[in-house]
Amino acid sequence: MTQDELFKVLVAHCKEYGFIFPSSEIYDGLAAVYDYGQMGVELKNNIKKYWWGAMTRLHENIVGIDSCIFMHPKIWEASGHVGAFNDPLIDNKDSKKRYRADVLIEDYIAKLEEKNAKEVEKGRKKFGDAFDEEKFLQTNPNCVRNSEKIAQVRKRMADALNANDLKELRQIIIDCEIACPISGTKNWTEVRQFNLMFSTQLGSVGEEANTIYLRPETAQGIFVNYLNVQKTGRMKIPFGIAQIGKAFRNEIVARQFIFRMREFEQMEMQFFIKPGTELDWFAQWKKNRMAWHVNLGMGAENYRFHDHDKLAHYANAATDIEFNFPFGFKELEGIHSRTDFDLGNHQKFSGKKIQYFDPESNESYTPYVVETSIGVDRMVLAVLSHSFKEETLENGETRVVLSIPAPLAPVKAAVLPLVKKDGLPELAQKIMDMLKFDFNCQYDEKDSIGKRYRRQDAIGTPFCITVDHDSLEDGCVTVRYRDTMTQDRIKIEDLPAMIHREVDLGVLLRKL
RNA sequence: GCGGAAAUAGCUCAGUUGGUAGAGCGCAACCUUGCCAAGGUUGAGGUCGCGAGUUCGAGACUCGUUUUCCGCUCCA
Repeated sequence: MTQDELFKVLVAHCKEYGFIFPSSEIYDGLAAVYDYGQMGVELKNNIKKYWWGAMTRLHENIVGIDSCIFMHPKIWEASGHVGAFNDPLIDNKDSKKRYRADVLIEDYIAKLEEKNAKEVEKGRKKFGDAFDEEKFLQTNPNCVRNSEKIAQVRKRMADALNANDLKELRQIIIDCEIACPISGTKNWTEVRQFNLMFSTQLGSVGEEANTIYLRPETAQGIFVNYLNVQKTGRMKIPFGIAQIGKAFRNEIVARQFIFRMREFEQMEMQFFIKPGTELDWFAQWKKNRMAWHVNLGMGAENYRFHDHDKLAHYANAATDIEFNFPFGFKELEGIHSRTDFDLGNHQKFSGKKIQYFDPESNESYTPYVVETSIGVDRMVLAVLSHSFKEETLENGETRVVLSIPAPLAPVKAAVLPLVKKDGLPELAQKIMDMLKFDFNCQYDEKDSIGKRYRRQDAIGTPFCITVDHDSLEDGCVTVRYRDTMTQDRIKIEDLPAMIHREVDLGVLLRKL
């Protein structure tokens, strides 16, 4: 089976066994929105608990918050999202290709600059050591013409972007006779704006001032609460604030199942540090976050760093932790050195002083930030796609198993009476009553024992506890393991300790 | 958003040149069995994605539309 087919089978499996459903399915669905079912929500919650524990419990200097999706609209101006999230797009009618209008113009400017560079190169050869580049650029007629054109187009574009004048942007493309790199024609559509932030109205409808956005990232909720947490928690730098929550992005194309959704969940931690130490902390958090992933036992070879060459508007260093998904290595988590971009801008836009007085150095400064940001849904997909296996057994039969790391498994144990009579269901119920306070367990007495084992394999239950006739006599049960399909005979009273050892999140955290 | 393909039971699919909607698996109840997807009996479940049109008659033909998949495009 190819990776492509495997992915399709996995998507079907997720629906069939109650992990992930397409949203609003009885109304034909809603594109790129998915709901978590009875199994999926357990897996997702366990992932969040693992992250929350690793962040807030293992680090005395990291605390959590839960900020709202609605925030003051100015926040998105300060964060740069109002600018950066509004891409002007234009299509070439012949090649059917879509471009960002500003990128097309930038490319045009780059070509002019390249021409000038060639002229300079020629001049350098001609004049040798006596060559003065600055003077050459100012006197060579070709260069002067190009430089003037560059300056003029730059200014027009900057003005158009500032004024959000889409017609002018198109006019620049036409005036510069920019052609589509694919079709070579200048047959362009209108420039349209694609706002990546969802907006809605707060209060009475119709007034522009009441437009608010659904947050496109959870990080800003942390930045605007920096002073609250630092003061009330008496936090000393370096310290971190962690948050798990929903974010919304109106992606042009949202595809690949839950990998890119319009509504998704993030686990973000902003670590506030002294300026100048950011690259050390950046390296530290790269190491720390990779260890968190590898600790799950899904294979270190399935992760890799991908350092960014092109940095976002706020970052001075950035890397992705990529996971080996069925569709290739793709971003799972981002680690960014955000400098003082966010706190600095909030200071500017809000007029509130956001400074930290460092008692050690007796100086005040705006803290720098190193961020770790992971998509919960991508993490769910990573776990599911890595765990999903179709095995061929020795007897030639196949089984579908989700070998989910036991601490993340939705159901920890299934309690199964071998037969539905002779008092076995009653004893099984007693075992359920003993375990249910600590573990999510399932009771199942329907169908043959083999079939019940397979059903539990399909949802990734690590342990099946089978009650047989001997159990009534010796107080022992058969424990059947998901991954090896082997069995052990275990005393009923030893079950909780045995399960704890394998599935407890604390056990996982202790290994970090 | 563009191009291509697809949509029939929970799942996988069949359905002849247009003529009363089917199978296997699954699901539910009962009987039988008892450690890796057993057998039997009975039953539930579909206005064939949706909306028009052609026709005496449409699951099938035409148009529109929605959703999904593939390829572009976009991706802090």
